[in-house]
Amino acid sequence: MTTADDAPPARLLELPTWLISQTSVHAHRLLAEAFAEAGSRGYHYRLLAALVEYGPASQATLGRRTGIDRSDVVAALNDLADRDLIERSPDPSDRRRNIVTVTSAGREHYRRLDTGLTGVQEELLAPLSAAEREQLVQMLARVLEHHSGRTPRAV
Amino acid sequence: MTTADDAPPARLLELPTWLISQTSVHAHRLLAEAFAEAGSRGYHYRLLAALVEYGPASQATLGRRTGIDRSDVVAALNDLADRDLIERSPDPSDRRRNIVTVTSAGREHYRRLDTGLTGVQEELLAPLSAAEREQLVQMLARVLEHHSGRTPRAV
DNA sequence: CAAATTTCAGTTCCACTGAGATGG
DNA sequence: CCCATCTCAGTGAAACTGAAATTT
Repeated sequence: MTTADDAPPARLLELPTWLISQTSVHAHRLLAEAFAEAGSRGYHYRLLAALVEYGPASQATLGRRTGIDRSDVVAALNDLADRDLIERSPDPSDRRRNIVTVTSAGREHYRRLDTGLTGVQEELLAPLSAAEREQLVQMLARVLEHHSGRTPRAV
Repeated sequence: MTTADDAPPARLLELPTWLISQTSVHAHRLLAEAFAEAGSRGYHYRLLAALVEYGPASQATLGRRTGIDRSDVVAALNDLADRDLIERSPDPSDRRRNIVTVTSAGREHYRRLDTGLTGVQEELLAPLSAAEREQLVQMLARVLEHHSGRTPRAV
């Protein structure tokens, strides 16, 4: 081998999209490990977070808030319901809707997941100072804001 | 609805992992569109970039350089070979190996993909100034460097 | 023998599409 | 009639696992 066997092409290293997506891969791995310990996945955490923060909501609303597709919301809520972490009940004022409520076991589960999450942030951004982390967050938030005059897939 | 129907939980908005992964989702969409116009996917671009930059290499080396799993390297190279963008030939000095070479059609295809990619960077980071983009790139590079005392899945 | 390479078959997570049934 | 909601079935990219065959 004339060159390091594991050095990525220089072209990739200068591309923001590559850096972001590779960082996201690392984040996903750390997240998956943390969630797996509690027997959950990203979708479960996102849905619980939306429920804990905003209270009961319809499935369509949950999908819009979490950026999860309507189809995937159904499947993830099925998982959560099987474990009694959420409950579905019909909306009396609009019979198309299910009103989804987080149970107290669900709240507890959410707190466990959230604690793990906090640790993952620290682990991922270890080499950055507090000021830098703040800058990073601000910049990414602006980028997302810019691309979400309309939300991701809620076009 | 008591609250905006599409506002993500505040907890998510302050998590770096969420911001990174959502930004990555946007990047992926833009990338997929740009690549699809040339009938390719991310794996194809990465492999071509490694070949153009470093010259012929074995499949295992390509996998390490691009961060693509050995299994997926096989499949993606099959695609590229079907379109005559790369060629495989046995390594005379180590008969376990295939030496992969990019064809001139492959180089041309790479240049087309790369041009599209440049446009995507601009589109994704539109709201950031040049100085900010530089900062972002530097910070993410440091994060990746930190987590790659060993490369992603090449543990 | 152990280790590396290529390949195949299969899994998981995440994002998404299409269509049907019900109801507003 | 049109639109929203929930559900089911399925697709596809990306990362990954396990195991077999060959060679070093």
